[in-house]
Amino acid sequence: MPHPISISDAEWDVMRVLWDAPGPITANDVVDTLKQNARTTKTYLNRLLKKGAVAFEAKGKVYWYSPRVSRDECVRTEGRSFLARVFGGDPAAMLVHFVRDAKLSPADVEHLRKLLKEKEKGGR
Amino acid sequence: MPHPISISDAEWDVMRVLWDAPGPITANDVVDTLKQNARTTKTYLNRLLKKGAVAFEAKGKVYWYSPRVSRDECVRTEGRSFLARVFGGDPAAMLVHFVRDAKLSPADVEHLRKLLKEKEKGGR
DNA sequence: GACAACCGATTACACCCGTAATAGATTACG
DNA sequence: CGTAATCTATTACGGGTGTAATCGGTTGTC
Repeated sequence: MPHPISISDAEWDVMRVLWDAPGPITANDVVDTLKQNARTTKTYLNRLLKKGAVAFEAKGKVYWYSPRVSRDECVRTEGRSFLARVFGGDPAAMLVHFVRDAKLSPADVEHLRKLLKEKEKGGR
Repeated sequence: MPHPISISDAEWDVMRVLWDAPGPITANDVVDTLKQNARTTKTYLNRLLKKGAVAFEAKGKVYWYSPRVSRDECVRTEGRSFLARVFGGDPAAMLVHFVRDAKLSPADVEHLRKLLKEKEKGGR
C-alpha cells in the first residue's frame, strides 16, 4: 500500500464527520456538525484533499466530499503509531493500561471477555 | 495539576529511556541507547528541560538527567488524547479495536481476562 | 600553558499544524 | 445587468517538531 497518509488532530475531527455520514456531504455540513469556524474547517478539507485522504465531486460551485481512505485503515495506522510512541510497541502493556484506566459498562466488559476467549482458542 | 506537558514523538523516545533507567543518566547514555545523532538527542533533552519534563544535576560539566514527570501521568494524558482523537472518546470501541488488532501471547490473554473479571465484580 | 576534545546553549531551517483572512470566481437576486 | 452573497483557492503567521550545525566555555592532555 502506497498509503501512510498522516492525519492531524484537527483533521481527524473532519474525517470522523465524513466517515459517519451516509454519503458525500458539503463543507458546510461539516462546519455545522463541528460548529467550528467555517474558514478553518475548509482549510482542513483542503489539506485532506492534498493528502489524498478525501475526494470531492463538484456540483455547481459546491463540492461534495467523501473519504478516500477507510476509517479502519487510519485507525490501525494511528493505533500502531501510538503503540510505538507510548508503549514502545508492547501491545499487552497497552491493553493492561487501558483496561485499568477505562470506564467500562458491564456489557462492555462482557463483550471484551468474549473477544478474548475467542482469541484464546481461535488464535490468529 | 498545572501539568499538561506535551511530549512529542521523538521526545517520547528520550523519556522512555529516562524512565527505564534506574537513576539519573547522562545525555550520552541516552544517545548510546537510542543510537541517534548526538546533537539531535541533546536538542530533545533541552526541549524537555524547557518543558519541565526532565530535571538535571550538574556534575562537573556533565549533566545527569532524570524524569520530572511520571510515566504513568504521561501515558494517561497521551492515552486520553489518542482516545479522543481516534475513537471520539469511546473507550470500549478502542479496546475492542486493540484486542482484535493486537498480537497477544496466551499468557497476555489470560492476564487480561483476569483483569476484566476483577473489574466486573470489584468495580472501578 | 597551548591546544584539542568535549559539553551544554544557542541558532538554523524547513515542514506541519491550528487558526484564519483575503482573493478570485461564480452564482443568485433584484 | 449589476451587485451582493457565497464558494473554493491562496496566502498568512506564530508555534511546534525533526534534524542538526555552530558557538562559547571547560577540561583533560602533552
